Amino acid sequence: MNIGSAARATDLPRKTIRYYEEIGLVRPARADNGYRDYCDTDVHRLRFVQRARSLGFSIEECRMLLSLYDDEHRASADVKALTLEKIGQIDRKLDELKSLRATLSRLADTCQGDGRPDCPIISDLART
Amino acid sequence: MNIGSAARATDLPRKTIRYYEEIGLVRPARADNGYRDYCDTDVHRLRFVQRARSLGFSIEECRMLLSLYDDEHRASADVKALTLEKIGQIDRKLDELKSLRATLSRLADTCQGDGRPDCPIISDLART
DNA sequence: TTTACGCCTTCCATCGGCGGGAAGGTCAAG
DNA sequence: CTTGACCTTCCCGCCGATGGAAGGCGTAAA
Repeated sequence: MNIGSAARATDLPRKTIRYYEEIGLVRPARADNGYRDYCDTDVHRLRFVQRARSLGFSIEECRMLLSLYDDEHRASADVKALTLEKIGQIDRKLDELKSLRATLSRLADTCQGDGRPDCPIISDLART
Repeated sequence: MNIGSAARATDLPRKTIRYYEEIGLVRPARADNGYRDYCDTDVHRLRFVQRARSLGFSIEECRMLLSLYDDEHRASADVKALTLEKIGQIDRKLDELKSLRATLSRLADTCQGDGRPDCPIISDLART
């Protein structure tokens, strides 16, 4: 299976698939003409990565998940730990964003938003 | 004022300050020896940018805020619009993260997290 | 005077996670 | 034989810095 078909089968751009090979995430065989040749397992792993990425796992985390996937003797606790760590990261990011939103919202509320130049948002940014 | 002092005064790394000059955000004068020479206004603008960045504004948005800051005839509505747009972006990001969190959380809940290899998280990622 | 040290300069490379596009090889259909 | 779709490698760009090398400048002490 050529890279184009693999791209259609996994819903990943060709560029991304090549990149994943470059960083050693999913390494296809090569046909005699030099074309990448994706077997079912490769496609399966690409889809695995695609899903993990869409869930917010970084490339390195995907690499770990893949190796856990490959490891028949893995402990499900290891996968769960990775997932819980990810949830923790998301929670921290959520807190940060909520705090930012509150600050911006407070600033926006105090601003008339009319044609006059007086603006508490700018004043706040420019405070000494 | 040399870049080191400006860095201390603004709580920005020297590298970042040089970067801001490179992209034309804050352009200091130069002393005879070629050293960057930051006046009070420059330092003030750097702090302005530092605050705007910490509120989640992009570099380009900071550039706009600076030009609004410089414009004595600005309309506060323009600043407010930028801020509201930023709040909208944050809301979209919040929704996305909440959704991700729910998915991961659901997966983690179904996983025993013990020493056995059976793992619904992996199974879900590997589903055909 | 020399040495040491800290600050400054420019330039180049790197990160993540790709995307765009050039230049050229390969393959199947008409 | 040509067309057009596919494939290859290669290099550059994005954002927002950050790290490091190589070398100049400034001051103080030995």
